[in-house]
Amino acid sequence: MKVSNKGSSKAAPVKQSADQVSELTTNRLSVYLRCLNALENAGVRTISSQALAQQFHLNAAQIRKDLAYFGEFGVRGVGYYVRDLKRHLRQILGLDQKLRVAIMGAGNLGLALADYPGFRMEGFEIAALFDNLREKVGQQSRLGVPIYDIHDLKKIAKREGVRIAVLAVPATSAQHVFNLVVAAGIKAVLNFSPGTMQAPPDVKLKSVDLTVSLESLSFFLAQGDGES
Amino acid sequence: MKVSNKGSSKAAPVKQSADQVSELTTNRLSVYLRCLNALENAGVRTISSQALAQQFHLNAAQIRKDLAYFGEFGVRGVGYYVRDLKRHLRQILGLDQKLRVAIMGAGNLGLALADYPGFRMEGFEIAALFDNLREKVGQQSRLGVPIYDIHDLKKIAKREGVRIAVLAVPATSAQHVFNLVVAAGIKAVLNFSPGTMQAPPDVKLKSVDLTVSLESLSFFLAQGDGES
DNA sequence: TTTTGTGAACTAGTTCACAGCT
DNA sequence: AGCTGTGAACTAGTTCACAAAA
Repeated sequence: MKVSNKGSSKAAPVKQSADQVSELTTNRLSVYLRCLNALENAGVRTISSQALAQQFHLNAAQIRKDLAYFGEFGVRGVGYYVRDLKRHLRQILGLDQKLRVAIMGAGNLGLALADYPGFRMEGFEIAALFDNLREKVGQQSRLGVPIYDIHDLKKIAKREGVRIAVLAVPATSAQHVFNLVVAAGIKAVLNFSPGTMQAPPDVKLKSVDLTVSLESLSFFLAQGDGES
Repeated sequence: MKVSNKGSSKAAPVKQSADQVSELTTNRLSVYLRCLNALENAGVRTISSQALAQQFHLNAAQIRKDLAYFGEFGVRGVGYYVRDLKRHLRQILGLDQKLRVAIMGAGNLGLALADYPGFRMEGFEIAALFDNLREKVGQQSRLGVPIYDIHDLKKIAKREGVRIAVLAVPATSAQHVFNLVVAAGIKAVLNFSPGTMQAPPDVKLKSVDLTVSLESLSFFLAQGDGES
C-alpha cells in the first residue's frame, strides 16, 4: 500500500479512485469481472494475472495496472483470489446495488433491449419503457416491462428510482429525448441513436453508433479487396 | 502531394492507404460523412475544417489529418467542397457499392437490427436472417427480411453475395456461429454477443458489448455518488 | 487573406522489466 | 520459487503551429 491512510477510516482497502480513470480501464474492469465469473463457475479459486491474460487474450501487466488503480487485491507469489477480486470489482463498478434502467423508445430496438438477457444479469433491472405513441402506452414488452407515456418520465423515473436511461429513439428526436432524460435527473445515458449530441458536463453519455460500426467494417472490406 | 507516384497509374488522387489506418480514424471518417450529409441537406456547398469542427464538436487539425491520410481533398483558402468530399469519403469507406449483410440470430435483437433504419441508409442491404429454430425458418421480419436455416448459411451467403455478418445470438453459441460465418467466407463481422471471441487474422471482428457499456455507466454513477 | 497539409510537440495508453513481498 | 505492484520505456493518438498554396 502506498497511499497514506489519512484520517479516520479504518483500513479501507479500496482507493476509491478520485482522479478520473480512463474509460478504457473501466471497460476492461467489466471484462475482467466476466472472466472471473467464468472462472468461478469452472471452480477456479485463485488466478494469476499471467494465467488470466493467457486464457482470455489480455495483457498481464495491464490487468495488474488496472486493478492497482483501486487497491492492492493480489497476493504476491499466489495471484488473486477469484471470489475476493470478483467482489471488489462488483463494488468498484457499483454492481453491489441493483441499478434501475429506463429505455426510451418502444420501437423494435427499444423492445429488444428491454428483454435483452445480458442487461438482466449483474444487477441491472429494466424498470420501464417510454414512448410517445398512444397505442403503445399501457402495453408491455414480452417479458413484462411496462410502456409509459414519455410525458410521465420525470414522475415515473423518480418513483422507480431510475439511474440509467437507454436511448433507442429515431435520430431526429434523440437530442430532444436526451434533454428530457437530463431534466428528469438521470445522470447516465447509453445512446443508440446516430449523430452528435450535446450533453451537460455532469451527465455521462455513452454512445453506440451502429452506422459507424458497420461503415468501419465496410472500410476494412474496401481496403482488403484491393491488395495482396 | 508527397508520395511519389511510383509507376504507371495516371494521377490517382487517392492514396488508397496501404499501411493500416487506425480504427479511430476510420470511425471518424464515418462521422464526417454523416456531417457532410447534413450540410449538403442544409444547402452548404463548401466548408472549412474549422467550421466543420465547430459545428459538430470536433477538432479541426484532426479532421485535416484524417483526410490527408487518403489524399488532398481540400482547397487552400477555401476549405472542402461538400459534394466532392462526400463522394471521396463514400469511396474510401467502400459505400459506393451496395454491401449485403446477413444477421445471425432471429431473436428479439436480430429482428430489431434487421429492420433498423440506420442500416438501410448509405448502401447497406440486409439480405438475410439466419436461425436454427424450425418455427422461425421460412418466416420473415416485419420489413420482409427472410429467415433461413443456419445450415444453409454457406449456400445462401454465396448466392446473395453477403459480405458482412452481424452476430445477435446467445453468448453460449457465439463462437460456434462465428466459426460458421468464417467458414462461409465472410470476412467482416459485427458482434453483439458478450464475451471473448477467437478470430482468424484475415477476418475483421468488431464487437459491441452492451454489458460492458452499461457497467461502465454504473461505474460512473458509483464514483459520482461518493464525491463533491 | 484564408485555409490546407504536415512536422513537431504533447498527451494518453500500453508494455517491459524488476524490486520487493509471500 | 512465484507473482504482484509500479517506475521507466515505449507506442499510439491528438493538438499545435506554421510554411506553402490558392
